[in-house]
Amino acid sequence: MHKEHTLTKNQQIIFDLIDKSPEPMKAYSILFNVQKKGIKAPLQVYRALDKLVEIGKIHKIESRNAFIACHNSSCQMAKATAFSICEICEKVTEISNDSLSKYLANFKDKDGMKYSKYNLEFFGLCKKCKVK
Amino acid sequence: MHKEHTLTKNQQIIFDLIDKSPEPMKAYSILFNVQKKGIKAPLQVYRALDKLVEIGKIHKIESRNAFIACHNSSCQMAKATAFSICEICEKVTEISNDSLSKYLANFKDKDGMKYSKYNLEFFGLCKKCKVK
DNA sequence: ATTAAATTGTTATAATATAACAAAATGTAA
DNA sequence: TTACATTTTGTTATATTATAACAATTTAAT
Repeated sequence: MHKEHTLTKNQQIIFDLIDKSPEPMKAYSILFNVQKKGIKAPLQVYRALDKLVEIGKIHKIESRNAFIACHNSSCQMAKATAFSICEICEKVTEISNDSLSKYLANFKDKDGMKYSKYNLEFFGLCKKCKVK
Repeated sequence: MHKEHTLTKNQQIIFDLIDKSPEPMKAYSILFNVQKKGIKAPLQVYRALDKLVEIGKIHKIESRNAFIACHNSSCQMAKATAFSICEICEKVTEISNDSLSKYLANFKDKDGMKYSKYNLEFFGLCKKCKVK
């Protein structure tokens, strides 16, 4: 269950922008888009992004240095994330699949060690791009 | 099966350095370390890194912007990679686990889509750091 | 030997991210 | 409701990561 966080002004502005975006957004693209709202410096963006990631409202797509809103209530506090990424159009979709998340959450390495957190990125062609 | 690639001079210098390193190396740390061997510019490093990643001799740890040598003959051409990362000491280990790699290679999303490639990063505490 | 392809060297610059510190807003407890 | 601590903000400067563009050299395949 998510603890509800009240977002601050900057966090809300930046979350709203990312949440509306159909694709992952990069930090400086976010900055450009919120300058008219008074957010002028990279650090203001990065601080909001850090917090939003921390509380699980957005995720960072590590291979792309870009951010998307979380639409998966089961990825508690960003501790278990999985995405599919189209290598042509760069469309990113968050995967929510019980079998996958259970498998990974319970995965033990050869020393019997379990992990508190994971991030998985699948790459391939999305439906649209496969057809072309 | 890996096609054997003959590394070029710069590629060999940079691969040897990464291969000897007990921890992932960052691009500018690599640059600093190979300057005495005549590699002077970032681009020379990045070009070698790109090629080494492409042929599967090294992997990029995306969440750390760092590179480690591959010690896993089964991760054909860097198409299927999994790592454990200690959040305290930053030790990174490549995971080679048949069950895991089979599970992920065969994973289909809800549209029945399979992926040609994946990268998985597990986070937690390594044995040493857990004890402390 | 000729030539195409890959690699290298080099300068400049783009893109991503953080340090440091002061000011303002917010939360909490008497 | 004031005092105090904490968090958030604003701001300037700078660090870190990565690529563009183009000429020169080396390598591989005829």
